[in-house]
Amino acid sequence: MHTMVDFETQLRAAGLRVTKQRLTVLDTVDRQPHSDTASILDAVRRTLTSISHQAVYDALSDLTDAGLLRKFQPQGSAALYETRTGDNHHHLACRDCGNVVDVDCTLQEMPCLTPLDDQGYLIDEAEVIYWGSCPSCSTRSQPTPDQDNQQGTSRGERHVPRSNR
Amino acid sequence: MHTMVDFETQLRAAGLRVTKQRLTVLDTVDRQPHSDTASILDAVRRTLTSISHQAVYDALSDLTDAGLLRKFQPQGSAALYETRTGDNHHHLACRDCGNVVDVDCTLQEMPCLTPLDDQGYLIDEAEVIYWGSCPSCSTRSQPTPDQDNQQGTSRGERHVPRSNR
DNA sequence: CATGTTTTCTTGACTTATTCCAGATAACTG
DNA sequence: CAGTTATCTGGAATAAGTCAAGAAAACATG
Repeated sequence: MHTMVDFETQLRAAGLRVTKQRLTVLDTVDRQPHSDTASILDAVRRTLTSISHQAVYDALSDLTDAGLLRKFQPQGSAALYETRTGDNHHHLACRDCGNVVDVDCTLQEMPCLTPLDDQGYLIDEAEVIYWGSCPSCSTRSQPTPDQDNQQGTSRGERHVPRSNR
Repeated sequence: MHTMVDFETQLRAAGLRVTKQRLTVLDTVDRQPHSDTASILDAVRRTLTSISHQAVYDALSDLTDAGLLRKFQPQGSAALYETRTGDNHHHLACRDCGNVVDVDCTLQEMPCLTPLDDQGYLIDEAEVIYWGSCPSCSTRSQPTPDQDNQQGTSRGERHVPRSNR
């Protein structure tokens, strides 16, 4: 959790001007991590009613470049953003509902950075997405009528389920 | 390396009709792995001059569903395809030129399938992309005038370099 | 090999996500 | 407070991919 003051400090530290648009975008992404641009835009407009979509795109991209946001893009989804940066965590995505949750790195610190053979590449990041079914989707389809819980993982908010074709 | 006969067999095994469009798409992807739809379309048209773009999209998606192709989509790039499937290998992508090469899995067989905490998800795939600089791009920018080799990894063919902003 | 059924392909319009551009506006500097 | 420069607005443009209807090609059958 961050505060607006935090964000202001972060912006200045990054050499970016402090605008209400950027503050609001940061706050929005912080409150609903793994959001795509469209839902961020919607949410931001609840505060800043007449912000342009371009300003949101610009903010997301500037903030991502500055390292205040992290951007990732699962197959078939639009780009998603989160404020949790620099800790090399990964993502777990549901093929059915598109819901995404964070998972810490399987190994320790910055680990997966080392493939068996780096072929001369200078590697600076390992991006990992685990694909599968989230608890609610898997109970729904599996004929195993066991756990009937509707886990809190899926806020069922936006994510358009991607038909796999 | 595959042969056209292989592909015909694979198509039949998958219960798909054997068409020259599909055979050509398979052959094309096999010859130039990690290609995007646009360059596949171009290449296919060198053989099948008047194939529609839709037929290529359909073929790619049907073949991917059937498991004859694998699809992945690095940040900022269009979807890429390859014929190497089912071996859980990963990718190494250059941030500068966009070139992509294969890397075998860091751990052994289907390993990375297990994050520390699966949060109730049923995981079926771990998609890993290593990001960095390919040999040619890193020598060009680094002030380390050491290795002057222009490694064979980058065929410098299509991949539009993604401006990071 | 002739025919029927079903899948696949062609054509062409459409949607969605994102970017480009030019002028207006708001942040920081002094 | 004024000047400079970054940022934002508004609107058009582009790229990747999808939808839909009819034509054509595959496969099964007689």
